[in-house]
Amino acid sequence: MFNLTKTHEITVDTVIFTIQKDKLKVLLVKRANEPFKGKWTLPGGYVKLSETLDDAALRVLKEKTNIQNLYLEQLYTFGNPLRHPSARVITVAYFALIRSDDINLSFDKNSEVTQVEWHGVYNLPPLAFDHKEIIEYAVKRMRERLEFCPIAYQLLPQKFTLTELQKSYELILAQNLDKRNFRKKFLSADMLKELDEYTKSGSKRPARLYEFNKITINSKRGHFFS
Amino acid sequence: MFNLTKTHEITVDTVIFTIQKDKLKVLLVKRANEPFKGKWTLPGGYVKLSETLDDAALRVLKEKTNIQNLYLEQLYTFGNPLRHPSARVITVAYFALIRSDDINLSFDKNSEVTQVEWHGVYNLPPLAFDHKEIIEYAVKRMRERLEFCPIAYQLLPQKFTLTELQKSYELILAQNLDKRNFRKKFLSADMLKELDEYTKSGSKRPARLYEFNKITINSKRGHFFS
DNA sequence: GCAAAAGTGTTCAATGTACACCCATGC
DNA sequence: GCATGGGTGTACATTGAACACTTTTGC
Repeated sequence: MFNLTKTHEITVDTVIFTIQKDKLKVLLVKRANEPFKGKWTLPGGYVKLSETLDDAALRVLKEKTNIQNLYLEQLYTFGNPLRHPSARVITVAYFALIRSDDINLSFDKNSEVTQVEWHGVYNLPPLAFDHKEIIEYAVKRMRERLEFCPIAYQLLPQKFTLTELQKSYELILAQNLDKRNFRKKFLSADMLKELDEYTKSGSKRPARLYEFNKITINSKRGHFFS
Repeated sequence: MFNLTKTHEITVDTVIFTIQKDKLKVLLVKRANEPFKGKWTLPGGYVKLSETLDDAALRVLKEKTNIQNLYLEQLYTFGNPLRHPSARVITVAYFALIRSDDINLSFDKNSEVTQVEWHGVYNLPPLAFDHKEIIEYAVKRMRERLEFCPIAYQLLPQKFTLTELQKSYELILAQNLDKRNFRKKFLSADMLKELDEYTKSGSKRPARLYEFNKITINSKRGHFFS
């Protein structure tokens, strides 16, 4: 099937959040080519004819940042005809939260990227295209999701303390939470398994470690910290 | 810019709900052409290069069903490579609720449609492509939205009774609600304006009429009937 | 012994839920 | 006068929000 007219192009873009040094961060790559050469953008790329959108998002993320094995949730499709300066590019945006330890950021040779880096969400550099808008939308959606299901578990190691969990909520929601209410809510929600292990004192009193109950991670209904 | 290879095609599909004869219904059109000639599908069509996705959805809906002047909310983008039998077609789905009175369904001559009709959501005919899945997803999303904001107002005339409002909630959620709790919740939510008008007796006791307070329609937070 | 983070309960307000009878009208 | 749908209030349980002190450890 030949197509001799100008056509739509379809890309996927990924908004990957993490927490580093007590800051909420998002992963950006620096463009190697025009348009917007040298500008920061979200990791993204063209969808192949034979792959699903989800697969495209995973592949592109792997090529441009070396991140893999994660759950990407579809966020929104941005299709303003003017969002790309020279072509009609419609992009399906995805988002995810991950732990940034034990990840080695890197990129394939042909990935049109010259740099990969975490940037504070509240302190973004100038971004190409409409990627600032996409990130803001992703932050909004992440907060909404957090009220219903404990997606913050994706940010934490398997075993974590309640203080670490609370900290991740506070950074995402950009507000402080009451320690006693936070713990009461989580402990009564039956989502955590209390372990008989403790942090090996980074000085100060050791804290008890918990794990998420895998079964309840995605099935939990009800509000969390509106 | 010429493109000599097979390409992605981009469509929009719209899932339009209404209530008719105490049933939740969705609008379907019958296809005039292959593939799936003669099958029912959602009203949908190709996105033009110069229009936004939202505009494309509005235009296509107008062409294929004559419905206009409504708010379409983006639902999800479906991009499985096998969802269309002969091409790679990615579709951005939209949904809306409308009142079906005072609408004259019809379609443009070149709209590739031979029929437009409301169908019960729980009693769908065989559908082309993955449109059954899209409708199911739209129903799920509509229910989630209803818990937060009173989108049912789009189904009702400007002036309505509390019983009509409750009925629309019950049909969307597919469950019965307590009359006193329903009324208490809505009246205390400060979303309705109580009018000094009553239904002119379709027999039985006249019912008071209400209007939505325009200001609060989309700003209201909090759960509605989980 | 003191600095630092961990851990712990109660009270009050608001919201959700269950539930049954009287009212106004048309016929 | 009776059948039909309209309209109303209370008691109880659950949830959310505010709030301060004791415990354990490393140094």
